[in-house]
Amino acid sequence: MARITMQSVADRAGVSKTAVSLAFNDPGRLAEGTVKRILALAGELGYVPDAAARALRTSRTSSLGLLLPQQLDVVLSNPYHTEFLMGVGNVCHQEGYTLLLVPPVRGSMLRAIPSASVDGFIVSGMDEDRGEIQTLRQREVPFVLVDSCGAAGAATVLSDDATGMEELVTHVLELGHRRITLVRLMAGEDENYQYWRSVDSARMRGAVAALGKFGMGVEDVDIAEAYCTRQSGIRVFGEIWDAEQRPTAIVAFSDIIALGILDSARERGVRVPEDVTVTGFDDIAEAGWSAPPLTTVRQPIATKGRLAAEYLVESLREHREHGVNRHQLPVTLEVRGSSGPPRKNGSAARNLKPHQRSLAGA
Amino acid sequence: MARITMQSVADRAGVSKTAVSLAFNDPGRLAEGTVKRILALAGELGYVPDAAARALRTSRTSSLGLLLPQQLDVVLSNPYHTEFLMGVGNVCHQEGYTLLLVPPVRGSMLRAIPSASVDGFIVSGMDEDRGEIQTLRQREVPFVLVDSCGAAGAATVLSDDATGMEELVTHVLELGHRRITLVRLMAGEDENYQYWRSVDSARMRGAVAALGKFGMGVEDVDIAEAYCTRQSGIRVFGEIWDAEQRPTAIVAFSDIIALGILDSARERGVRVPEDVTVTGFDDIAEAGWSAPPLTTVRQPIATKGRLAAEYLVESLREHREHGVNRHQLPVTLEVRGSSGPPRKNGSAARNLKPHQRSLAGA
DNA sequence: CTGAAAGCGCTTACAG
DNA sequence: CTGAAAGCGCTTACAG
Repeated sequence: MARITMQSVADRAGVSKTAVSLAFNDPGRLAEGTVKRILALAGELGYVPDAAARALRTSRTSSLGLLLPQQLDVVLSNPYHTEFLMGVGNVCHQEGYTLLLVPPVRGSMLRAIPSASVDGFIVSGMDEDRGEIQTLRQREVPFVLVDSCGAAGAATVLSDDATGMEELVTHVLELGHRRITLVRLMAGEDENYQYWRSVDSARMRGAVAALGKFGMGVEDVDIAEAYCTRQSGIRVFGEIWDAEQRPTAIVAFSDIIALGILDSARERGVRVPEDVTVTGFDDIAEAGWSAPPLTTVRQPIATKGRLAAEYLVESLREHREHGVNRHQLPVTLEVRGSSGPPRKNGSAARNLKPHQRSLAGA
Repeated sequence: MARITMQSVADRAGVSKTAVSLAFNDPGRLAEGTVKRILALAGELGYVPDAAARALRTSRTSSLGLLLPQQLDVVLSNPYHTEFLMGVGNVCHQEGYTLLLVPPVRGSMLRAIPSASVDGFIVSGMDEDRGEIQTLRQREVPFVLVDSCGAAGAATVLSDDATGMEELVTHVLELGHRRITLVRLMAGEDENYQYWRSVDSARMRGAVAALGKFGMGVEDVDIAEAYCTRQSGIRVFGEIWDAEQRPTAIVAFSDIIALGILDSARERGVRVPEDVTVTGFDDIAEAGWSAPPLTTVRQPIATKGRLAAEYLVESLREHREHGVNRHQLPVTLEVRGSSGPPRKNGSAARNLKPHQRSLAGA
């Protein structure tokens, strides 16, 4: 049985293709009876307008693309993204869009990705110098950047990462910790696959600012790196704990990494927070239940998704460039069950320096 | 600046559209220099072949559709689906497909949904009599059914729900419970939005089978209903607990409902399992951490996603109908911290009936 | 109220 | 090794 097209419906109904098209898209312009007859026949034949043809003709697809920095199962293993997706999905539902998930395609990233058939893209965690984004711009495909500080004329949604991390590190320093390991976000193995670079540097900036207030610098802390996965958190704790100098506090740049660190600590019989304090960033749901619960920085993840999608939909509708429009969302410090450094040779309070009072407001 | 098409690249390169197309799709047929020149120019201009046009011409999109029974944020609030998505995403990555998420569109479900531009569909939790599926079949769009017992000639991936529930209810009965409330899956408000009906009835069948072995029937238990959401679990516990006759065991047909029940019980100061035993189904990750951990039936959720996607991809590749091909995955009972009914007037063991030995093998 | 015709941007035999 | 031409299935002025 041949593919059933608009022409076949038209033939059977004894009308033109135009009439069939109109029956679907602008029924008011047809006699009521004609519309009914066509629609009934179409239903009977199981006819549905071909999406590709319609998209080619109208250059509208009714779907939004989400450009992801890693393959889907890796991305989804971080609850951060699930929550983000929920925000995006909420808007998609309201506005009647489907959502195309576009992870990096093996090999032909630059070519394959931006060719997806969507009305616009939400770009997650990628810096603007990536080829995909430049292609998007050249093709004039509307897009909005999330978790990336877009430079020139790109709409952007991100959290105030610097302030969040500054508050958190300040908190850790106030607790008396002076041996601190920062676990930064690893940017991806491949030079073309870099992601979360700007988030990482914003958080780093915040950490350095906090250190500065205590008369410390980046040279006074240890730096480790991990991918944004639980597994990588497990690995990095091993490295940290097997090193010569153990920290009294580990400041992970992401909750999922912190949770991996917690897993590994439990496994090795290291007590948290008695032996070492661990903090995260994001405040994913599990940060509240984990044992022990995680001190972290809360960012409104679903809101981020919602905002990005709304923004994209709006610029699709208005069909105009929004220019440099940056939404920066507020964050809050969530203090949960952290403690000062283990007390050996006198109280931790001894380590506190005088300028610790000049803190950033919460 | 005008949209940049294949023609503009051809003009600039001084070749025909054919050559440009070939450079992308079959470079071997062109002189090496020509290919290089074209590709370089294309890169410079930011040219990317238009996806819609290509799809129309080749009737290939390189994306898979996932037909969802509820709006995206509702779906994703159940970790079951996240895990399922990870399985699907894994295959998408391997095979180079993007994934289009297609929740029900407001209003025009039947028309809008199956028109999405994809090579095939994974259909989650919908029964075959739904209009979308009939349309898929009529249009001869390849699809595979998940969590639904497809009747005639549809590929299907599901778990052995009946056996799982039978084992679980048997376990609950063996513990001595006789006042049991089953919380079935609510099928959706709208007549056209029914979902998880066959999963629900398979689980119900299993429960009835278990009851039968103890000389009981469906009339000997209470039946409640909840949507597959945490919120709905919270609500249903309220109803159950406020009723005249309280059960000693609540058998929820899904973990997410059971977790909601646990939330509500905690809120009301009802102790689990001392005051009431609660069980789930699925074994989502949180079932292992929850307080108390949930006795449940483990089904291989990610595997289900992987299998469904592999299956679809294969039938796309081979371009043939697979006929009635049903994968039924095994399940296992996960016993975690459940207990017998509260002991009043003598030991719970008294309630056990003699035929309790004739249990289904694990 | 309805239809003939052009054209969206590609791919692909086919001819040279 | 390269190009002219047809056509995928729609939508949309335009004409009647």
